Amino acid sequence: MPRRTDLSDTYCPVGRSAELLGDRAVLLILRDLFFGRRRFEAIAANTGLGPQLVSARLKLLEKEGVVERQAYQDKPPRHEYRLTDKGKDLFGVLYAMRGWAERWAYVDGETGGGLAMRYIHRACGTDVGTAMVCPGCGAPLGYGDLKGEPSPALKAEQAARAG
Amino acid sequence: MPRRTDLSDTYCPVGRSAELLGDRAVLLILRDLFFGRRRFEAIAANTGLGPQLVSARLKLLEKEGVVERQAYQDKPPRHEYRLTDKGKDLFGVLYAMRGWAERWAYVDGETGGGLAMRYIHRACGTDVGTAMVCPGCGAPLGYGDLKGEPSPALKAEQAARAG
DNA sequence: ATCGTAACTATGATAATCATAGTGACAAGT
DNA sequence: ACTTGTCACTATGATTATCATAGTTACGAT
Repeated sequence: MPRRTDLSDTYCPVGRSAELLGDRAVLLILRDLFFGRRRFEAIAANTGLGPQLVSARLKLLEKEGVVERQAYQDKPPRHEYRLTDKGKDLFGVLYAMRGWAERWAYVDGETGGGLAMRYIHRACGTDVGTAMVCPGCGAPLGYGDLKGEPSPALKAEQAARAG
Repeated sequence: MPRRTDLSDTYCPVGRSAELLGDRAVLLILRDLFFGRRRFEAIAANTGLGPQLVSARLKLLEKEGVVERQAYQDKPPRHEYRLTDKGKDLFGVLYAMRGWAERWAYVDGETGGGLAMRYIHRACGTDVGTAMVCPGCGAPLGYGDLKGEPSPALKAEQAARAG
């Protein structure tokens, strides 16, 4: 593709993360990293992506500070990829993607009745299901339940784009 | 690009949503839709995407049942695009992307001290910040706080890929 | 009759992706 | 010693998505 426009020059937080996350390969690699896969070949095999794509994305992710490359042996040199704190914090995004897919991307009893992936909160034992709740009152949160207030800078930017 | 491998033949919910969401243009258009923009030109102008890209993605989104096209006048024919329930339910994903970017994608006081985008829960008045909490106990949720349990079908699929 | 607007489609250059094959370093097996 | 195997990639060439720009259709307003 031609040089794509840079999204990082926006004040919009969704635009900023879309620059990195709006990419199939990145999402798939991240998923594997969260699943605990750390080795190049394991990631390539599970995602089905070609080695040069995996290589390019891993380099990008490293540049962005989302993964770090660590040697686990010297002869021959072998390294593994791990999520940094910034990378681990992307969990919420993958979690939300999973939630949406669980609710909409499967037909009837395709998964055998339950969810494709269950998550239990270790601390309290709750099966968190696919819900997103308000940190204040605990009620489910959806589009329309929240009132968004863009910062002045973001508001100005959008007004400028509208011409 | 060459025909990309189809991701919808996986039991992994992240893979299924990555098929649609792993695309910069889709993410940007979705953001605009959530911001209330419904007209073709408004979306093209704000996202900075070319008209044929917007057109192609809107068609895709419609095919996926995420947006619907509705006429708002007849002479000349004009239509607008709206999120369906399936589309509105993607809010959680964009919300999570925003949260991550707010925490990691801005330098010091780039936004003037606060968040680029504040969200208030209409029902209880809470400023939800960028947190994700457990629906059971209300504690913050991050990677490591949850124990994941893949369904048998997903587990089998991953074992097969590992060879 | 011309101008403007909305929602696109057409065209051609550029660049990202895919599949397949190949490389370099080493370890283990025969 | 020689072949086979594993890991982490890089190289190559075909295909196709994306971009920028221009053009189209339908209509309303001046």
